[in-house]
Amino acid sequence: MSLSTKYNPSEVEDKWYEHWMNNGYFHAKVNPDKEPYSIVIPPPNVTGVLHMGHMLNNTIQDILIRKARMEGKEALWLPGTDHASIATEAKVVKMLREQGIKKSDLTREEFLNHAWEWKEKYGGIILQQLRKLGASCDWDRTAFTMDDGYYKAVIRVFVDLYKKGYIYRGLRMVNWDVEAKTTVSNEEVIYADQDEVSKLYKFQYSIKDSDEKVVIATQRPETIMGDTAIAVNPKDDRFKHLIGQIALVPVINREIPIIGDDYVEIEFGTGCLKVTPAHDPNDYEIGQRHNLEVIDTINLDGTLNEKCEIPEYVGLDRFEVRKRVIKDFDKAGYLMGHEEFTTRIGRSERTNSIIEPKLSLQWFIKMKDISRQAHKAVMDDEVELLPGKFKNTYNHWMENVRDWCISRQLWWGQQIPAYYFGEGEDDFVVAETKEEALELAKEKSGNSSLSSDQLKQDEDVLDTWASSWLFPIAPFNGFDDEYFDQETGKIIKGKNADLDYFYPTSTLVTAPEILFFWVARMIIAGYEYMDEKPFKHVYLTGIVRDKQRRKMSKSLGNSPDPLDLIADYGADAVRTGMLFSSPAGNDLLFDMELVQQGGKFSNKIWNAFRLVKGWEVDESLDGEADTTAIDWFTARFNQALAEVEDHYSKFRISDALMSTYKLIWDDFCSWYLEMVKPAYGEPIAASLREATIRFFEDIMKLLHPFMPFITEEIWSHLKDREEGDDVIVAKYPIAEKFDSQIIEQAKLAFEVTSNVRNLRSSNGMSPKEQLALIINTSNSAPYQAFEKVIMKMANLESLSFSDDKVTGAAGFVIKGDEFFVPMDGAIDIEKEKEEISKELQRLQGFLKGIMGKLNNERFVNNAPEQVVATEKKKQADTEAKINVLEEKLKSL
RNA sequence: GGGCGCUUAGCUCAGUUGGUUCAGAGCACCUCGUUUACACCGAGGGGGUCGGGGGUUCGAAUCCCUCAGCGCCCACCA
Repeated sequence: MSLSTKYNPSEVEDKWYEHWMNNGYFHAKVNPDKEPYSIVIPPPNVTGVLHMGHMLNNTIQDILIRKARMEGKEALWLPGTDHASIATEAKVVKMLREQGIKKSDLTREEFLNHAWEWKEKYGGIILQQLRKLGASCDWDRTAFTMDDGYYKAVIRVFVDLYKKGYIYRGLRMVNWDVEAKTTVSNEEVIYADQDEVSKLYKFQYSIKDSDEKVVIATQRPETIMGDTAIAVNPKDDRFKHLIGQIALVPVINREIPIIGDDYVEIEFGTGCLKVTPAHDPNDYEIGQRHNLEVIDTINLDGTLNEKCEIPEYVGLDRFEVRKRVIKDFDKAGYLMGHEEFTTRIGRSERTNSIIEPKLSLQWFIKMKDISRQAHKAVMDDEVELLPGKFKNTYNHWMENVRDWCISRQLWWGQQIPAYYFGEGEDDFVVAETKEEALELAKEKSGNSSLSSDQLKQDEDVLDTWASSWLFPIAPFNGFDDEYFDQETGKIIKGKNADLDYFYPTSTLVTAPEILFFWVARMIIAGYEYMDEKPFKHVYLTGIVRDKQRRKMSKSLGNSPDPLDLIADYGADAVRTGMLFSSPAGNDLLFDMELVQQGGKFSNKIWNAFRLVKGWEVDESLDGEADTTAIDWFTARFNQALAEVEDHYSKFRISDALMSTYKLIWDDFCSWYLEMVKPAYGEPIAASLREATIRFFEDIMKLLHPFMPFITEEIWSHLKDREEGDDVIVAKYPIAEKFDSQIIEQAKLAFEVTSNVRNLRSSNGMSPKEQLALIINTSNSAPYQAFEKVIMKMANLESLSFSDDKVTGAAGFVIKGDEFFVPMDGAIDIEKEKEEISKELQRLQGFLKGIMGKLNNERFVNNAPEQVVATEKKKQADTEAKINVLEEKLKSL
């Protein structure tokens, strides 16, 4: 068989993915004989395309899943996508606009039809892309947060939480786009890169029954007519005496209280703040604290309304009013000048109009009680965050948890199941269906002739997180009628086989940015509906950055296309490349060189395989074959395996890969294969070849979770396989006790080998030149055990032991043992003397340090015995070595 | 402003409870080598005193204080 010296991933990767799919290896189902292991994917936006962050994240998940599968667990990796209301709606609106269609010209139903059409056509590309990465997801279970069942689950949860009293309606400041007449999310408000210069105007307000005046500063004079208080800092000596008095709004002379609030910065502006709860988020908060009236003077289109009490302003745009106020109030003597002032002004991403903060009625979830158990679970390590530093952040957030605004002024999403039957603030009911709503509405209104036409469903949809927080439950149909108890508002235990088996999931792998948005809320929902955490471990990955530490982003153009990378280097190389520098929670500085390193690694393995594959076997050699290499590698493999296990148990995936990498490259390729490899053209003992194939299988198993494709390819060629004998389902090796003595002996043998090689190169000799080695030691056993290995690896013609000094030989010293390599006149005595002197100097310095400790009574008395003993051993070893070197120096 | 964290070889990072030669790894770098598995390779090598200062201790990269620099999250000035 002739195999290319280069491994070509593109030729094999698709083939194996298809093979795994055809064999149903990714599908997991309830199996009482097996331990379950499950992961739910953080569902990417349905609009998303694969980026480097996904690559990292999903590689880690795939590694965990593949390992669990090989360990004989029933491994389920549940994939899916998120409907991502804001992002998707924005994309659909943009697409329609390009076709000349305005969203405002469409009915809700028409718009949703377009959105679904778009979703069917472009949505979920990312899931296809994940296959290229090798992701072993159970595609049969692919979930979408707007699937029928999922949709119903979200609605059911809303109704349930409403019944339980967790959901309420309240006022909230939203970002209002006066042009589009819609709310925009914080993400859609854009700020100029540089601060803009604006004017801060000062106005004076009179105080009732007093000659004193207060002067306030504002950027937005047009809101003055909505003022409902003046606030000063209670610690401000200039103004604290005013607290409790009444001020008069300029021109309209409405009476407003002067209040004290810490929010006011003494140093800023004039130290007095006008409070306009209807038009500023902070003012709204102050208003809440002091029970202030809310006067909303601005219409949805940005014009002033009659509440401003100045008839000539009504109907004018707010910016027009600003000019008028400045002019008119100045004329009336209220304007006290202005100053330049830099600020940031928010504009709508869609219309570029200046965002108007506006109060509106929204739906909220009360977080305090419902989140208590989720808070505790993390604090008690019932749910473990990795790395642990995020526990603090989580704690801080949960202690100060704020109510969750779950309504969004969009159409794409789960429509809020609230139905209004009148204009009053309380004239609504909440129900899963319109029919139920009608019954409830009849009851609540006392109007039994109410018809369904008179019932109007809330226009808004729910926040996307209010659906994705159910991701560990809803895809298992947990909220279906037969599994959900409407009375208790809990999922019934023992009925839903999937949930009973796979829940709680094992590990969640996600980004720290969404620790609160998503992770915390899943924990909350888990306890609320399952009375159980949704996952045991949360592995938080870092952010993928470029070499200059910039976040990878489309706009910066510094992110490679993952699919191009896979096409160029292979998925295995990309996976390992990402992992080579990716400790949990640390940012990953992506570097093409790391992917190249992954590619080199593939090639190294491929060539090791070519070597083994090319061996001719001779059974007659079995009797005389040296088994030292086998014994050593068996021990070394088990040692490395234990190390790898330890890393996995701590979720140190990157370290697990590194240990595996070194085991394969250094131990297996550089040492083991070199030890057993026959001379060119010579056959190998059958027993040696068999052992080597076994080892190769073992390391392929170890490597499979990281590099699924190349391992499967090589696995298939190592020997004849039965149907279904694939490495993806091979039994993962279990670490066994190993002989540590042979490992120590091997280390010594390798050190001897290195020293001999070093002698050759420092004397300008070819590696081909055979040398003799004479060892002067009091304990020859370890060297004898590895005699054949040393001879082969160091390319020796002879290895012998002698107590005599050998003159005219080069040499080296290990511990107290002296090694001689006769070289005919090729040795530079002066150079050697110099080197020995240097080494002696170093050792004497080292010894001095040790003696300093040992002669220090306080050290000897206070330090643990063991520590003292090792110091003594160090002393003895060093002294022995110094002796040998000194004698050697003399003999030269 | 509030909270959290970081600073160890050129780069990215390990270093568990202070004490086995603990100052490490990978990559990069330098020297040598067309040794039939692999030049996407092999052999060998140099490099840091653990951000600065102070303290505790027989002993500190590891604990405490302090200074400097960096990063993240949250709230953001009317």
